[in-house]
Parts: sequence; structure tokens; C-alpha cells
Amino acid sequence: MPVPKGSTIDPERTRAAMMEAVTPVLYERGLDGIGVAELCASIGVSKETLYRHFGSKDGLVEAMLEARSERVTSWLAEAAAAAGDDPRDQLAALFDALQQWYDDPVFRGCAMLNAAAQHHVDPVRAITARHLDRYLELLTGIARRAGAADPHVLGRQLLMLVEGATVVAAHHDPAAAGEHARQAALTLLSAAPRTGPQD
Amino acid sequence: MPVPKGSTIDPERTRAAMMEAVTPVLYERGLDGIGVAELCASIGVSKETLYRHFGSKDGLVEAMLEARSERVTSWLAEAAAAAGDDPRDQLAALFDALQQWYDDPVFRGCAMLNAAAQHHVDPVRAITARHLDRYLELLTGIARRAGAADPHVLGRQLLMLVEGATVVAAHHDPAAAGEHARQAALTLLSAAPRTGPQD
DNA sequence: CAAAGGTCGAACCGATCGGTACGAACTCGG
DNA sequence: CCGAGTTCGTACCGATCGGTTCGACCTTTG
Repeated sequence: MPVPKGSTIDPERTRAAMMEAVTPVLYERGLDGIGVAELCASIGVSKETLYRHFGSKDGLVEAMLEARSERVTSWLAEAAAAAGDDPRDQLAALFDALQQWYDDPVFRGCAMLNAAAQHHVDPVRAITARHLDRYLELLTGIARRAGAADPHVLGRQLLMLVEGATVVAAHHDPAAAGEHARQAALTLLSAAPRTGPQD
Repeated sequence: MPVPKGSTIDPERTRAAMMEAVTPVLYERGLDGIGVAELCASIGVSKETLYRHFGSKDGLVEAMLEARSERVTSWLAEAAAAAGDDPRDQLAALFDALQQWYDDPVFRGCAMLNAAAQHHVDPVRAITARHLDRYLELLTGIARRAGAADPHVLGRQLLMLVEGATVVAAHHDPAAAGEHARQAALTLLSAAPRTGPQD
């Protein structure tokens, strides 16, 4: 968004708008694939404004990744919750949502994993680890509500399917990756030892 | 290796030695995490030699990735083959080998995926895609020999487990990632519809 | 109207980037 | 022993990098 020259519209609004605008650009080009000058130009903001709000390019990157992680996780959680109360339906809906993402022409894999593969410095990798924590919590919850005897292990196996499907879709073939992963996930859910539903 | 100043020892030898020496450095630092000057210094070779043999930094990177992909795939295939004739044993051995890799302190995830996440240009991504092709072929073969009715789908699901386990091990927690993935893989193998062993 | 503060645009900085050039040192085949 | 071919070390190139500074502009607050 072209921020008007004068200010005081809302300093916080500017910051939020910058994070919003910068997300697709950094996702598409890669964190190191675009310089600060071009990045500022593409989101319609001056370098001084960027450094005022975020201190550094890394500061902006980290704020963006953190926000994106929360947003993506919420989106998945809502897709699952909207499928009803049956954990199996929730899991299936989650992978359907993933397939929907894979079919998006701008899909380029998991932004957190891409970021961690480039910046192998601490702050970014910590954000990626927290991102996987969020996914794991979501999947472990489904496993627990499905009555799995060991929801942590099953949740972790489901996490591998989610991330593996994303990798395969991004780097090999997006077609039906979500469907195949969903089928595998439901198989694991069915085959897992049970203690009966837990909530 | 410190190449002696004069040459004619073997021009091909030099090239091979460079690829060998550069592999761990680029894996550890990332493709863009080290400049040509430092890279040459770390492998004990002058810039002129690098450009004589590979034409560009990207040329070296691509040659290295291609060689690494073949080596890693062979290593996994041999680990599986060494487990005997039973496809279940082969699959289990493959994930045990992966866990062994995850436990290596220098483990930093799949080099091909890391590379593709950085250089999202064509040549590197093509190498990554071929790498996944090799894995898929290996896993599909196991699925076929196990008598799966649809070995391509099962192979793809196993590929997701392999890559997902690698992602989780690299970015979340390496402990037992291979074991949990192995257990899931064997479950999928057992649950898959069969047409009877095929070879 | 005046002071304060957010923003722009462009100039500027030192560092580093990938890549080239060149002379000297060295090993080989003839 | 001489020329061809490799390598080293270093200096160098233009481009780009992340980050800073500054004057002008604009909007809000009082």
C-alpha cells in the first residue's frame, strides 16, 4: 500500500501494512533473493521507514515469519475444526486444505522451511522450530481426541506426513500430494493402538 | 586437499578432489553462505582453478549436488539391500539408516531441499526434482516387491515419510525421528491393499 | 500558526559479491 | 632441456549488498 507522505494516520497501521505487503514478495523471491532497496520499492515504502519500524532487514523478516506462522497454523486449525467433531473428519479436512494450498500457482513450499534453509542463523531457525511446534500441537490434539494410546508419537508421524507432503508438492509434483497424504494419515489413525476417546 | 603448485598429476583428479572437498563446506554454510574466495581457501584451491574446471560457482554447486544426490541414494539403496530379501526388512533398514544420518552432529537436513529453497532458479531445482525421483524409484520398488496393489501411490506416501522425517529431524528434533517414521512406514505397508508379491 | 513527528526520495558509505587477469612456480611429454 | 599445460597468489573489476543520513514534505496536536 502506498503510504501517504505525511504520517500520524497510524504508526502501528503502517507497520502492519508493511508486514502484509512484504509477505508474498519474500515468499516468492526468497529472503536473500531481493535487496532492501527493491523490497522497499515493491511494497511502496522508503528505506528509512523500514529501518524505523524493524531496525533491520532481518527484523522485518522475523516479524513477517512469526506472523505468517500463526496465520497459517490458524488457517489449518480452522479448516480442521470446520469439519465437525470427528477427529478423522478433521484430519481429512486438514489435508484437503493443504491440497488446496498446493494447487495455488504461487505455492513454493513451506515458507518457514525455506527460510530456515537459507538463514541458518539462530533467530530464524527458532521461528521455524516454533512453527513445527504449532503444527505438532494441532496434530497431537487430533490424535488424542481420536483415542490414540500414544498421541505424541502419532502426532509426530502425522507431522511428518504434513511436511513431507508439502516438500513433495513443492519440489516434485503437487498433484494429489494432499490426497495421498490424507489417505496415509487416515490409515495411521486407524491402525494406531487405542485407549478409547480421551475428551 | 592442498594441490601441489605445478600440475599434470591428473586434471580429472583435481576436479574430483574439489567436488569432494567442497561438499561438506557448502552443506554446512549454505550455498550462498560462503563466497568464492573463502570457499576456494577452505578447499585449498585457487579461484582460477575453480573457474577453469567448473566455469562458475553455480557450475561447481550443480556438479556437487548431482554427485551428492547419487551418492546418498546409493547409500540408502545399499542399506536397504543389505537387509535381505524381505521388502519389510528393507524398508525398516532404510529408516534405520536415516536415523543414523540424523544422529550425525553435522546433519543439517536434506542438502537438495536446502539448495532448492535458496537457489529457486531452474538448474538447481531440476537436480532436486531428480533427487526425489531417485528416492521415489527406490521406494516404489520396495512397495511393488511387497505386493502393493498401487506401488506408485504407496511409494509416494513412503517418500513423504522419508522427507517429512528428514524435515522434522532437521528443524525440530532428530531424536527417534527415523524410528517413528519407520513404524509409520511399516504400518502403511501392512495396511496397503495387495495383489500378491510382484517379482 | 507553530512545534513535533512520520515519511519520502535520493545520495552516500564501506563491505562483499562473482568473476577476470597476470606473472611466477611447477610438472610433465617430447 | 624446452615448450605446453596447470596451478597459485594476488590484485583488480563493476555490481550489489545492508544500512545511514539529510532535506523536504505532510499531517496531526496543542
